[in-house]
Amino acid sequence: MLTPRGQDFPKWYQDVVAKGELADNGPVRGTMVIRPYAFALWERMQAELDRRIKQAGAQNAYFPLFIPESYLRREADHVEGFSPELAVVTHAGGKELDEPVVVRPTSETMVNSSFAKWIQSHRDLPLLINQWANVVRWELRPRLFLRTTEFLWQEGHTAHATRADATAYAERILRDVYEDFMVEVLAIPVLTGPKTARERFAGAINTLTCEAMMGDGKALQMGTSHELGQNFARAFDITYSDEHGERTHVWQTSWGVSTRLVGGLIMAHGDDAGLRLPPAVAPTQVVVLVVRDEAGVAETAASLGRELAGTGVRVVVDDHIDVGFGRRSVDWELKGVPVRLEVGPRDLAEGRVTLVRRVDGTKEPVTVAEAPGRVVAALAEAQRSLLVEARRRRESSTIDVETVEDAIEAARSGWARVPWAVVGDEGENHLAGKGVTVRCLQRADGGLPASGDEADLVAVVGRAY
RNA sequence: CGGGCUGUGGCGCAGCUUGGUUAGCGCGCUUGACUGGGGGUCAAGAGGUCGGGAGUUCAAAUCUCCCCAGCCCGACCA
Repeated sequence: MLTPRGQDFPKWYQDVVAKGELADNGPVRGTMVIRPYAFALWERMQAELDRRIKQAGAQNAYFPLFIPESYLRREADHVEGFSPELAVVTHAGGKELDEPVVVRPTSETMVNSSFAKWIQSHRDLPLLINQWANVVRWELRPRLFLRTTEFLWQEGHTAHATRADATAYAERILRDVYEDFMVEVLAIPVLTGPKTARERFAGAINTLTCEAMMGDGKALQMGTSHELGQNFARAFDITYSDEHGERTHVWQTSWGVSTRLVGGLIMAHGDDAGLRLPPAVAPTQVVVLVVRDEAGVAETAASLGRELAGTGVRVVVDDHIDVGFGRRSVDWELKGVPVRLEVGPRDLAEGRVTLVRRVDGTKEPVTVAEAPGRVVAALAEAQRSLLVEARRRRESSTIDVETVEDAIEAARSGWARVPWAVVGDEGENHLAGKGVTVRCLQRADGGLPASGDEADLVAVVGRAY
């Protein structure tokens, strides 16, 4: 199951991709074109994320795709961080542009040029904006879903009156939106904490991250929430008049998660037979599979389908009996549908159908009457057990070490927790030379430190996608 | 930009080191029968100027040179 093979994706991932079920075959160099099934996954994620984002008080808006090059130059770290991966438009409208525009790699500069005009008074704060958009980063090495040239994401941009407000909001997004979503919906446990200065977002004063372990023991950064301090506020002159009439620069955050989550979901839960989807994100939660249409099988299946749909379950009735049963089972398995109800004449003669769970592959006969209730229970169980399994795997693949060398050794198959004091900038460079990075910093008890400068922090290190 | 690899029916590959009948295999496809509770079985078929060019040779998928195309690994990263 998900044996690490160098940088290779698991075999089934390749198979799924090759079948065209999830996406175009590789990101090549161009755009990420999400095929229907993967997009359905993204839509489910969007719905769950959007709800949480709005609960956190942010409202959706949309900003332009093209950013004047000069905007990016205003924040020194930001432009330095993104320059190598920008797609720049030099010609438009049939002529060469006086000033090139870049295709947004992220929208801090665009949004903040607006914030500067919008924000006047302390009464305008906090300003909490979220954008669902596509962005482009000309990465040297694309990886399907995990790092595509073009990707879809949500990016939040906020402005606050005080540093404390901004800090609190960045943490709120990390916890109440991202961690909650990843754990409760995706069933993927995540470590949270600040990045080291080396790994920090270009232009941020602090980058908080959600780090998940994939099936092969490697790490994936699932989402980030940045404190931007006053860096952009100064660069774009975003000020407000406080209660005393003083002009003050705002304090800001930005935060985002992307279609990388689709890849993370696949890599975290998938097994050799394909995807295993937590019911909360599964576009199809239950498939009622007609084995053969004899003795009222199709009618029973349709009726079960209606009953389940009536209770709010996302259900599909598969009555394509012209396709062999084995082939259809395998297809649904590959797609990770959490629960299948197999309806066939043999069982039905005894008033039963077969309930199959994707997570552990178990099959169990249930009566037609009790089937809907059992399905709902099985869905809840699937959601729970995927999380438990992922958490157990992460815990058994994470060890405490005391030296950088031991950390490198441990990172061959999982993560290591090592005192940040024994790593430091030098140790971090040494790790990087071995392909190992500090994923995040934590307090010894796993808590979120106020900053990376706090004493007695623990660095969680591993290899990353 | 460095390092490595591959081009052979629709798809995935073997054959090449050591040149030799008619270039094989799996999947897919066509036809028929039997099947149908996990990608079925049996039988019969269709489908290839071996990436392109030049050369060596009695003889080239195989050896030599040139060209073209694609992929993988490293640096970058949501």
